[in-house]
Amino acid sequence: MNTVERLVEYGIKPSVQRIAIMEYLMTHRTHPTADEVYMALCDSMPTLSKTTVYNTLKLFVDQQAALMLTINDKNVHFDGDTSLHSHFFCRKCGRVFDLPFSGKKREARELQIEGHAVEEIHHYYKGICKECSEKESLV
Amino acid sequence: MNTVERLVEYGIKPSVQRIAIMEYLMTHRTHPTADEVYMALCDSMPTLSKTTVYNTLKLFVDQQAALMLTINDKNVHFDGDTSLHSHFFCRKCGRVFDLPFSGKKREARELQIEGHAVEEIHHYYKGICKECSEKESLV
DNA sequence: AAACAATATTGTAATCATTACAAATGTGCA
DNA sequence: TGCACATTTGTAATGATTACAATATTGTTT
Repeated sequence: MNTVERLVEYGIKPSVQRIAIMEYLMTHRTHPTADEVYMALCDSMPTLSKTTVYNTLKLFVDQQAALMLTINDKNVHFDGDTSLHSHFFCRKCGRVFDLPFSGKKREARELQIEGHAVEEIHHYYKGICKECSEKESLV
Repeated sequence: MNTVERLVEYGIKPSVQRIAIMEYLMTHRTHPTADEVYMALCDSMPTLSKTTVYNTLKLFVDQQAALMLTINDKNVHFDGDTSLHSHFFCRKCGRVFDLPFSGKKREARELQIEGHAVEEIHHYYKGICKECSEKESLV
C-alpha cells in the first residue's frame, strides 16, 4: 500500500504536505518529534510551515493513522506504525525503540477494563538502551 | 510507615515542604499534577513556592520515591505509589485511575529487554472512564 | 475558463507548563 | 555566635505547542 492509499484509507484527503509527512513517518521508524519531521522536510519543501506539521500530525492521530507517544516529558513522539507493539525509551540518547507487544494477547482484545472503555494500549519501558549501555561500560 | 520515615528511607532529608508534598501524595491517590499539588497546599502553606513543588517532585522521582506519569501530553502527573501497577487515563475528564499490573509476572523481573537495561515499566490505557461513559450514554 | 465556496497552508503571536537563576532563608556544626 | 551548606523562594526565561487570521489551493458550477 502506498502513502496516498494509506491516507485515503484513514479518511485523510491527500495533499502535498500530508503525503510528505506520512511518507516520512512510514520510511523513518524513528518515532520522530514534530520538530524532527519539520527539520527533515523543510529543505525539500522550503515553504513548509511548522504549524502544518503540527496540524497534520494531529490529524493523523485523530484519524488513527499514527500514534502519539507521550513517553518523554520533553516532547511528543509520533509513530506511523499503528500495529500493536511496545516501546523502549532511552533516557540517555532520547531515542525510542520498537519492541514486540509485551502484554497478554487476551488483553489486546479487551474493550473494557474495570468498566472503562479502552481505546488505546500503551506499554513502554524506560532505561538505558543497548548502545548507550555499551558505551558507558567502556568509560 | 509515616511520611518522614518514607522520605528518609529514600535518602531524602525531610523538610516542612517535602513532608507536606509527600504527605499529599500519600493521602491523595489522584495522580496530581505539580500545579494541583501546589494549589492544594498553598492555602495551608502560604509561603510555598511553585518552584519548590517542581523541585521537590523531581527530587522524589530521582530518588524513586514517586513515579512520573507522562500519560497526558498536556502535563505530567505524579504518583506516590511506586509499586508495580498500571494506569487508565480518561481523555474526557483527564483523571488517572489505578489498575492492577496488566503485564506478565515474568516481565516485571526482567532487567533487560533486547539488550536494553530496563529501569521503569509503564503500562497504561487511554479511553473514556466508567463514569464519563455512563454520563455520555444518558445524553 | 471565470467565479465561487470549501478546505488547506502559512506566519506570527500567544499560551502555558516547566526550568534557570540568583537572592533569601533555614539548618547543623565548629 | 558564626560560618558553610542545603533548601526555599520569586522572578524571569525557555521552549513546545496552539490560536488565529491572512493567504493559497482545490473542486465545482456556470
